[in-house]
Amino acid sequence: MGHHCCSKQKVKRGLWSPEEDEKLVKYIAAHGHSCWSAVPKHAGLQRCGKSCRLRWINYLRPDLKRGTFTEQEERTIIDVHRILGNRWAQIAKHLPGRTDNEVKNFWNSCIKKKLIAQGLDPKTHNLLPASRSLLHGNGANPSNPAQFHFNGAIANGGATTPFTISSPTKAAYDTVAAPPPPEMAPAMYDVPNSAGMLMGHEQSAAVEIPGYPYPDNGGGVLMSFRDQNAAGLQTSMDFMNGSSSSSSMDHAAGMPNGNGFSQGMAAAFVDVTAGMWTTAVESGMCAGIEVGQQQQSLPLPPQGLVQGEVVGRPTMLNGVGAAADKGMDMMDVSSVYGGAGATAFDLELMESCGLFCGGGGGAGNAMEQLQWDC
DNA sequence: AACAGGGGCAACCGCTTGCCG
DNA sequence: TCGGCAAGCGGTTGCCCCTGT
Repeated sequence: MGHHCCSKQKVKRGLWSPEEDEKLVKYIAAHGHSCWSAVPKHAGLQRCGKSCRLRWINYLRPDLKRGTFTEQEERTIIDVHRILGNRWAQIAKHLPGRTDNEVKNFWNSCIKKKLIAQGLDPKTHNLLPASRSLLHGNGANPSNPAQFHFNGAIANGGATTPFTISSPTKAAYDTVAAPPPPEMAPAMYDVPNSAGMLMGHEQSAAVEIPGYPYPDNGGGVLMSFRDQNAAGLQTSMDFMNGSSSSSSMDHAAGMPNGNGFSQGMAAAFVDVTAGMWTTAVESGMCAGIEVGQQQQSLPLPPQGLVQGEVVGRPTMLNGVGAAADKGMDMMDVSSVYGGAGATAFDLELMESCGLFCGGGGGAGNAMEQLQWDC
């Protein structure tokens, strides 16, 4: 079935030959394309006008940029798509030299999968229901050996404040294609304390599980935490970290809440690429996170892990004592996918903060921090 | 070396939109 | 206001190439 515009004539379909390309280019260079339906006739092509137009726009236009998409372009696509949806032509306008078709193909073949791998709905950029249910505990299994509970003295039964970390990892990516067995709950770090602060790190309580390899993409960390202390002060931070320059913080107040979780610590959790764990440890900022005895027996992460994985472990393992002293009352750490998959605390805050939807605030939005390994 | 499967990409299809008489 | 036409646009298809077995 041909186009209605060319049903009257016999037209060629399929791939364009170099000769056809040459004819079209020459014609348009000489005469332009004021009327596409007239182009094939005048150019001596056995094609319909629509096909000529498509060929010109998507392939022959001299201002087209060929080749793979840059990381910057990729980020732009994601950001604009989050706002505009599948309006490829509009998105392409933000990418000089790129066509809507090219953007669309790139989205479908690459970006879409990556977002899914991160538990994000490519259509809405929000969390997928599966991730949501997992993160809210449906998938948690107390018998899971990869799940740990760290209980300390509860100083006061304060409110729980959600805190979320999500890591774009290869394991998470793989999980999409091959859903994990139900006993493998997502990594959940629920740390209710008096200050309503929760914290964690994807490798801090991880057990390597065969079939769920550790990430190899740089171990980006998505992190959000809100601090609700008794005085009503609120501290929020969010990070979508894939590089050392990609953290943002929003502190409405300091942290005089006695919970022992300082900015430096938060940063240390996050900016692993820059080795801030080391910095934080050396400066004493992150001393004192007690995670319980069970963790002492955890296997060390495999050698050669990429940034964002191992860095946090020493402190988490070796930190002495101060958690309970400072209100780190109870920590329920569930590690899923061997801690290599998405690690999260609470999705509601993430969503309320708009972290997945462009509300990251600070210098650049959260999505911009996604790092891809494509 | 041969084959199968998957991914990427170019092109097509059909609906929508805008313009003009 | 309506109808016809062309262009714009997004979804889908199918081919080709690469990779793994």
